[in-house]
Amino acid sequence: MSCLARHSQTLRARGYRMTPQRLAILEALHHDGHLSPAQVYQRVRQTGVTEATVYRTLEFLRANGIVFATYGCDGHLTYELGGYDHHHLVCRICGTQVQVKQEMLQDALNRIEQQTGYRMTDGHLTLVGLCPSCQGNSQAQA
Amino acid sequence: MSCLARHSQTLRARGYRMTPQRLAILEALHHDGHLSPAQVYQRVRQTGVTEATVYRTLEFLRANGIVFATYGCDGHLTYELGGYDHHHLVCRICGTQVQVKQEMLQDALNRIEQQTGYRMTDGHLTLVGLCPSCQGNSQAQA
DNA sequence: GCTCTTCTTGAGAAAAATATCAATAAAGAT
DNA sequence: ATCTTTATTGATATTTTTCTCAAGAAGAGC
Ligand SMILES: [Mn+2]
Ligand SMILES: [Mn+2]
Ligand SMILES: [Zn+2]
Ligand SMILES: [Zn+2]
Repeated sequence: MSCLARHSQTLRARGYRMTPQRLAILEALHHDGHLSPAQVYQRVRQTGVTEATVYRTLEFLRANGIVFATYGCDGHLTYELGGYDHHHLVCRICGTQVQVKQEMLQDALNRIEQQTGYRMTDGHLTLVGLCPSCQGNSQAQA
Repeated sequence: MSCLARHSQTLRARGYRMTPQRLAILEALHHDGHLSPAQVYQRVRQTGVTEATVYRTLEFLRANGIVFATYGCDGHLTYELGGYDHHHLVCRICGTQVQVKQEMLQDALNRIEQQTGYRMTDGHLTLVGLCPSCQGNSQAQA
């Protein structure tokens, strides 16, 4: 079954619907990866989707576990389709990002699950640190 | 040396200044812990500090490592004074938070440092998961 | 003291994000 | 098919956050 068909099923099982607007937004994310709400709107406005609907839909899809939200460089949200395990490591100063493989965190997340009772299966965490080129920056030390 | 005196020194060493506005905002955070920008403004407006200045100053203090920023589940920022090592684990559905001790992540962060070259000394990461009471929620499964 | 430079702020404009509400569309029941 | 209920959207209003810019304040150098 295709990715989008599966998402439709997921929504319907919860009493929600896969609408043309939601489909257009999912396809934009499928095609282009990490996008801000404004960038999503640019790609779907031709289909008549409203700006407010873009915000609403992205939040809706995020709360339903279908898309992931990441706070990027500038402190703004970006969205991407879920489905593969990776995490983000973003520099506190300049915002440069690298990906972190799931294996790197697996043991720690298991321990956290045991101790807190939370389930850490969502993936796609956003970690903050200092990238190599910003470590000499005067703002690096608190 | 007091906490605030040390922060003043830190800023001055970088060519910045400890102003009455910054002091008022730091004192609000010192007194009340995790606060949103709006909550900070409520506590300092009597001193004449502008709303725009609150946003500016919080971002300034964050970039200088003096305060920490946490994204809650509602996607809104909250700020708190830095200085002790802990992380946040927030539920994707309901936003309930628990703290995670530094030890739980130490090994993983060391590995990430080695592999990426990033420095993970900032502490105060925000992890996302599903709290026990939301694990039965229909929105829990993607 | 004065001059020069940089930092900082408030005021206001602008942009981004959210909330309200009535109209529409879909699904379910009879 | 008709009726009923709920979900969804666009339009609009509102709130939140960011930006611009000129004025004011602090520090460095003289
Ligand atoms: Mn990602
Ligand atoms: Mn904290
Ligand atoms: Zn950097
Ligand atoms: Zn929860």
